[in-house]
Amino acid sequence: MTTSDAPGKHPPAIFLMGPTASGKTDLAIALCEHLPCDIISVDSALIYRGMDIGTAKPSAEELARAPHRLIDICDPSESYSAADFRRDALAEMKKITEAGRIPLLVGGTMMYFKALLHGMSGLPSADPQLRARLEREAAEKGWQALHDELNEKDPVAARLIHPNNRQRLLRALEVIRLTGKPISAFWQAQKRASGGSEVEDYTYFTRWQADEGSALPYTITQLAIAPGERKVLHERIELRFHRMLEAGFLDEVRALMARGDLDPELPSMRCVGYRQAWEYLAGDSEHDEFVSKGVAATRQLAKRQLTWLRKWSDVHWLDSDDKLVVQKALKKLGLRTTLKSE
RNA sequence: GCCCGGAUAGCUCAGUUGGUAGAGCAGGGGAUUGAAAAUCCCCGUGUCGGUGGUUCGAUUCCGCCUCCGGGCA
Repeated sequence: MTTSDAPGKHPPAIFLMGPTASGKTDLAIALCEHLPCDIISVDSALIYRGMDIGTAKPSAEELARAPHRLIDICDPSESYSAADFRRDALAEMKKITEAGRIPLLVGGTMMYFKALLHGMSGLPSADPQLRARLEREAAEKGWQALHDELNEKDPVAARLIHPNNRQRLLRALEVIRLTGKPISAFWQAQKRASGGSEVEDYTYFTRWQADEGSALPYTITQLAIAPGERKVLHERIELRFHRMLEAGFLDEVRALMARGDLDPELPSMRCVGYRQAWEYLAGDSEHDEFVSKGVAATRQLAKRQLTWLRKWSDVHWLDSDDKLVVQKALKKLGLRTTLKSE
């Protein structure tokens, strides 16, 4: 493969990643004012219409200045997936490039960035009916029985999926029933084809996948933004949560509940903040408890995002509190621009 | 002022028939292939409020003190 070895042949694209509340949106909008780029949101919560305050969606005014693609593309009753994202993002990137502009992918959903960067195996899509049936089986026979079944049919996957991880266990069994093939076969299909040994763990798998050049046909520059200290990030998160409350977050959730067709098990209603707000509005927690749980859930999200980012390759790091962050970002992008002196 | 409870991990609390302690939450680390703001895994030494006493040994029993509840005056 030569595609990934010849970056000069590919058009440019920018990734701007970072934990929640790190200042991605502000930086992205500033970059748009200096560069010919168009923003694509990489965020599994911003896709939902009617979920604006709790997701910290850019304001109407911000969106007017810098339009974001892939926000408000789903109803909260719908599900979306990393594969859907990859398809949609590639299509948007193509349009932007054809218009002679640069795609600027901004967000904190690291799984989506990974799917875009490395591609995904040819696995089947989710099958809600099958999942419901598997859940019923688990209720009857116990979850251990399902893991035992996986161990029998796909020992490699069984070794990598903890018995308590019902979500992944269900997915692995779903793939077997849908295709008759073990999910690990998809993971390592290419590896076997090239005469390699078995997949030992996810990390190894990720490595070969990147090596195979299923990479994006773009020359990517990757930026990550976060405060230098965790404590500062925590403060920003708490402050922002209180601002959301002042901005009417609970009214937003009340309106969603009032529709009557949503439930707390939906991916949209499991989003950070919404889950805790639903619990409170349903009368299952006190207001103080709701606030502290919501803030804590946001901190935990940020921690998981940082876990992805810490091991991410080829990232240029920026500090959220750096006054010159825009200039530094532009410099790292290797693009000389005329900056208005301030 | 008196009586009764409390005082143990950042928080809420359990416990030790006297041999210096453990859960949940929070926090930290990690994993991550169609739900990913999801899901899951790993990580718990803290003058057991202070101070005297009994004891080989006290966080545990006793006295006094401090603070916080509640009650009686």
